[in-house]
Amino acid sequence: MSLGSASKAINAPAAVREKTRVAVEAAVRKLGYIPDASGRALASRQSRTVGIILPTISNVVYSAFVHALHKVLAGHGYPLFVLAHEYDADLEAAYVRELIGRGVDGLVLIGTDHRAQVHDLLAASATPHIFAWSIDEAPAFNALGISNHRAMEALADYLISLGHRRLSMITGAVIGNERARARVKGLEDAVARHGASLATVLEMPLTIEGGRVGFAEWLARKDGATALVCATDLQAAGALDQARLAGVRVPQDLSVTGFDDIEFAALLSPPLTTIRMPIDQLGHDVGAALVALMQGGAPFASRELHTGLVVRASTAGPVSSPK
Amino acid sequence: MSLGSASKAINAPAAVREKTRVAVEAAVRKLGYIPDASGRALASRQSRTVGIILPTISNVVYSAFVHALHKVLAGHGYPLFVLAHEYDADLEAAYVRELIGRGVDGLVLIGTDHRAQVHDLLAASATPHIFAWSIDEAPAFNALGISNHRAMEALADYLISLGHRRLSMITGAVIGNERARARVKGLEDAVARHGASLATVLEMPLTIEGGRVGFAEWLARKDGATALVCATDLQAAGALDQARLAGVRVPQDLSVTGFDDIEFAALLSPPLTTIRMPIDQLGHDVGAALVALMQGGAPFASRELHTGLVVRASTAGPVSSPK
DNA sequence: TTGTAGGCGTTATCAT
DNA sequence: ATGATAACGCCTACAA
Repeated sequence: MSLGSASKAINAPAAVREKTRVAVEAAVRKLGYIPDASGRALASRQSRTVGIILPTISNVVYSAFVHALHKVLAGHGYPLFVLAHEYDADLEAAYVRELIGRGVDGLVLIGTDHRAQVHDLLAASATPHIFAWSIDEAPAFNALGISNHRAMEALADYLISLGHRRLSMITGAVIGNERARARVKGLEDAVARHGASLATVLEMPLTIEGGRVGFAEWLARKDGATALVCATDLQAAGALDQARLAGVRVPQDLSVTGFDDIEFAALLSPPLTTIRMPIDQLGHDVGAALVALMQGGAPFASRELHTGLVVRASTAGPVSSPK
Repeated sequence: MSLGSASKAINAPAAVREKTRVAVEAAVRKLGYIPDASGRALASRQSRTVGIILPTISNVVYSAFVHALHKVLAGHGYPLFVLAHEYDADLEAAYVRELIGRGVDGLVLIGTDHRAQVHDLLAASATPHIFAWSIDEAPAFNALGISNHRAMEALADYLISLGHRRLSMITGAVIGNERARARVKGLEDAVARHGASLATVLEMPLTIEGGRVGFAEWLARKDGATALVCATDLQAAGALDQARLAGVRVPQDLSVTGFDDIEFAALLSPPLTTIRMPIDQLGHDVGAALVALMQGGAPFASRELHTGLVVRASTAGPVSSPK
């Protein structure tokens, strides 16, 4: 029996006589043969693989997304390779290169703000790809996500409707991150629209610790704000903890909000008022859209998914001004 | 100029004349050339890549580990490909196959309990690999982690020293998971040693929701336990939340414990008594050991890392028996 | 249905 | 220091 027949027996068992198929299967088992993906990819020009490049794997909101995405992709026989660049735009570009060089059939990127080189690489290689998460500053095609701007406006509207007139914010670094930018902008716009004021905007790491440090710094400024808006639930969790340590009562002395509605948001004390990211739906839709693209579908018009305001106990009307 | 020279200019810039190097660099930039990893892997027999296969990406304790591991591997120029099998042993084996087929230079697996096929694959391909997390039921070589058994004994000793005589446990599925097994066994052994008793052991998913359901079921049994030991912080978080809903006061009516000491453990209410996993150290050590292996080092004797008991407010002596 | 042969993009060997 | 050439393992025509 020839090499070619063996190849066929493995990849198209139907196009081969039962006898040779069985023979090949036996040999495979006996020899512990594992097809070499490199040879296969080289010859067939495809890898049956999709990659996703995350800002970080340490924020559960991203790992929850990977989880949801994984489910639909695995159903189509695509293993999902995960890479994290830790908010380093150059590293992200390097990873895009790496993955394209590896011949991934599809690629998922988070957000819409990437190095120009990333777009060049994607275009030159014609790799099917999706920009997931955000439609702020989105290209006309292949972006699937929420409007961070609108979501934050809705949150601000709510706080202002409670009677807050002076707000402050802890955000993440805005360069290279349109989500952070749009959240700040949404808050600014809502505040301006209502004639309220934005006292302080602090840039901190998008982590629990970042929220802790941000809260401490905000407190030291005594800026008179009665509500503290955080760019993520992680930061809000840190801020809440630091508030407790500092003796600032939430929500009596200060309202605190997050963004994402991670599972832990409801378990904090007090439970966190936040914006719900439709993570499962996003994972599902991105997976489906990517599969369509990989099967030769045309680029799709950028599509918006909707968020919701989740009111819990970390917000209330202002009564006394905080320390 | 020949193809061979171009290859050298890219991979060993020092072994080539400055002039040709510059020429190649210019051409690379001009053409937007990306080396094809398949061809490269095929010819060189190595991929400069390492893979890690996780039980799940949804438990922060694993993503924190990936984060730590990533840091040391990236420093050596190895991108880390992450796969998650969601506690499906067959899928894990398939992924091992997949990664070996892809020619990863190194592989990290979680825990020591894997399909026999996994060990065969690893041996046949001579892929450098490490079993991270646990030394329970560990092979003599290449395992690096904690003793779940001893850690749980220490926790149980502590609870019993508080005066608890009747304990119950929520664990994860124990088949295919030596960590869950060792944690149950550690509790059983400590209880037996002190002449205390283990009222109920419930197998639940290793998630927040699993903890919620487990708590509800435990409560319905009215088994008289005064302390509820959970196999992970995630389960404990769910149990705590469900206790609050059910009006069971922690720690007055019931002590609750976790395992892992994830960042959120300190932010729950009440803050969780738990076992600290030395995640950063584990990530660092596993990374260093794997690099050594990939550079041709000999297999290393399995090594134990140490855990610590973290006492917070979710535990206290038994006063009244719970509802 | 099966065998044969060429080539995928890269590196490695060996002369030059 | 460079150029030619033979692999690497697999797939895919195409011929038998």
